[in-house]
Amino acid sequence: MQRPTIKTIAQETGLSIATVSKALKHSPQVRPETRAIVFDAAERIGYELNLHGVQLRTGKTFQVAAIMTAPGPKQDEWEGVEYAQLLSGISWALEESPYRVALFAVRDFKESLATIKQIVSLKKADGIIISGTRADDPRIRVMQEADFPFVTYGMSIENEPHAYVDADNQQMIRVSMARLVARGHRRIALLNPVEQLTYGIVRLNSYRQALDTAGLPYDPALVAHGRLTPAFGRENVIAMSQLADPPTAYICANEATALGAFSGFHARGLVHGRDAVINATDDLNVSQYFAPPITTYYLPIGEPSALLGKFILRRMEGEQPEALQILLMPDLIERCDDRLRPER
Amino acid sequence: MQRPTIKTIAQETGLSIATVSKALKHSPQVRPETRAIVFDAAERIGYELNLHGVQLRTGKTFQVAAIMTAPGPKQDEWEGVEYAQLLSGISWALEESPYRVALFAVRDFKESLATIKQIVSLKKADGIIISGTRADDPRIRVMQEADFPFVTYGMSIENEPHAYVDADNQQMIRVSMARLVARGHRRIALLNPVEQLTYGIVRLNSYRQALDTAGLPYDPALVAHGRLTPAFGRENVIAMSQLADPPTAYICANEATALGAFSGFHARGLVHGRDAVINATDDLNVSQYFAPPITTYYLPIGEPSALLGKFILRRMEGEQPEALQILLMPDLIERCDDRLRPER
DNA sequence: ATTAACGATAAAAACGTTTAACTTTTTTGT
DNA sequence: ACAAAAAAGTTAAACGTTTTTATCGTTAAT
Repeated sequence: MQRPTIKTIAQETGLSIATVSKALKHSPQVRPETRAIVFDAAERIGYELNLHGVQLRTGKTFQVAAIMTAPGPKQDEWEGVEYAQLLSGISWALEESPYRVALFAVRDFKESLATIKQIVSLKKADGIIISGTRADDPRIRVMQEADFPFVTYGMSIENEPHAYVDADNQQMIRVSMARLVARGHRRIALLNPVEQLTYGIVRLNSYRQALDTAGLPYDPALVAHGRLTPAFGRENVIAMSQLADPPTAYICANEATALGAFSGFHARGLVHGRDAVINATDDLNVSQYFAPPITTYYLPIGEPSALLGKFILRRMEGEQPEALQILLMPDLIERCDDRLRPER
Repeated sequence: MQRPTIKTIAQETGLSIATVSKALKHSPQVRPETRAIVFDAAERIGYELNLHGVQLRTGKTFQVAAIMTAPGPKQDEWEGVEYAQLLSGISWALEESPYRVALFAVRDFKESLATIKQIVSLKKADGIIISGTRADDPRIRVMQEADFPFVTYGMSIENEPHAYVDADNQQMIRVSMARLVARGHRRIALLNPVEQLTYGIVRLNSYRQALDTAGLPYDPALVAHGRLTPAFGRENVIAMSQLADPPTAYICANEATALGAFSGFHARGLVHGRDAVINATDDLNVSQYFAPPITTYYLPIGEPSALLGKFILRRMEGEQPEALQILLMPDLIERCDDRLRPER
């Protein structure tokens, strides 16, 4: 038994394949009664659209390219990004559609740009999802110039409006800082991602603004940029805690960094809650298992990832990007008072 | 300017498209000189194979389905699996080939079986990679019966021989146990994955054998099975440490569990190295940042993932599965002496 | 009553490739 | 030098769909 095609339906119903094709895609050119007959037959014989035929004829690929930047196998330091959840979320959002997630792993930014250019020019996918956006992101420009549907996880600043999903970093840092200041902290460190990333810039700006509001001076020695690995957290805590006027609070951009920060505490003999505290943005829902648990902003990754999937579908259907922009506000989870208690 | 096709090459060279097609795929039916002419022309006009044509004609999809089991968005407890690295590794291994990784996210085992059945019967991919294998895995049977190429990350026990990549859990536990026994431990806990998983069974068997060898009794109270989350580690440490004769060492199946075990230590006021120690299998290269760092077995994920990619390619080319089986031995990284020091 | 317009369906071509079947050219053996 | 065999190349059909163009009734307009 061969897999049934529209030809089978045509034979079955006595119609031509052209009419069957049109009926199946709800063309107004075919009478409702005829359409019903076609759908009946299709149902009965278990017809399923063969994507290969459509692909050849129309050039559609039914692929959504997810560009994933993972450092090469040689430097596999954990960066605490829950790609599994992110990708699953996207994949589930596409479940009802004929689209699938095609993975494009790249080593670095340059390679991601090259990959995107290739996808766009050779039409290897119908839509693209990228993350790790920069303030002025050339990848976004490439896709916009080609009028190629895409959604970014993370905003950009200088680019033309485009579809994006992001956490509200501005707000997050503002509230975080106000909370720490209210609890008596005057020296607050910011452990930020590499400088080019939009969310790093947003966080830094918000941080400086919060200092201003609180009437505190900005000290560049309390801000670090880097790949958000445990090593990064550890090294910065070790360095900053040796300043003449060391920080009493560390705001970490993710949990991998926070874990490293704890390791730095351990190395320097610092006690969390006595000498300083750590706050973080929570990707993994894992900070509650730190010893002690720390205060975090938690955004269940399922939310943004489902939105990425929905947005790319709507974008591929031609919806305007301006309608597909959202900032999600993570929940503050206070696991710690975060006031310093000099002696315990 | 249209994208060049074999027709373009045919015009360019004065040959027929059939000859061009054969030349491009190194058919013995075409003279080497002719082939050279074809390749020259192809190069010159920048020809690239259009997969859609091939797909329609041959039914090939050029997709390698990666089945990823991620719990639904509602229960997103971190299980410390570095899917990003795993998927990237596979993706990179396929880079030179026309194949791409297509992601199929599923919520649980049942869904993964259904998805695989669908992929096999509707030929939605040319090869499949799965993980989380069970001792007698129905998914493996489905694929074998259909003679569908696949590779598993993780062995099976009852199934017919198939291509797999796995860590040598047997050996790992054997050495681990011998080492802990040599350091004076008599009560050793095993924090194991859910019971159905092959590697859980292998680890348990190896554990019991090691106890035998050391002349120690097997105590079921020291073995736990469950999803390898921090919560799992924490709860079991809390419970086991309250036994009349509590364990002095905990062997965790991954780092998420180990992190949770630390949280359990914290909750119970236990000190690592004084009351008990934690050993783990290291997925993330992150145990060095625990406070204190712990002894682990570390298998850089790049290795197995690259092998998965290579194996599926060779399997799709028709190579026999028996030749595509490998057990990788992780490196022991001793970050701790792991002898108990009663008072510090 | 004739024709124009319209609605519904059919015919046919096209997307780019592979491959079975066929034809032409070259090589081999005598 | 010739036929037979082998090698190299061509023709044509096919994969499943969409879409442009053509055809056929039917209805409306003159």
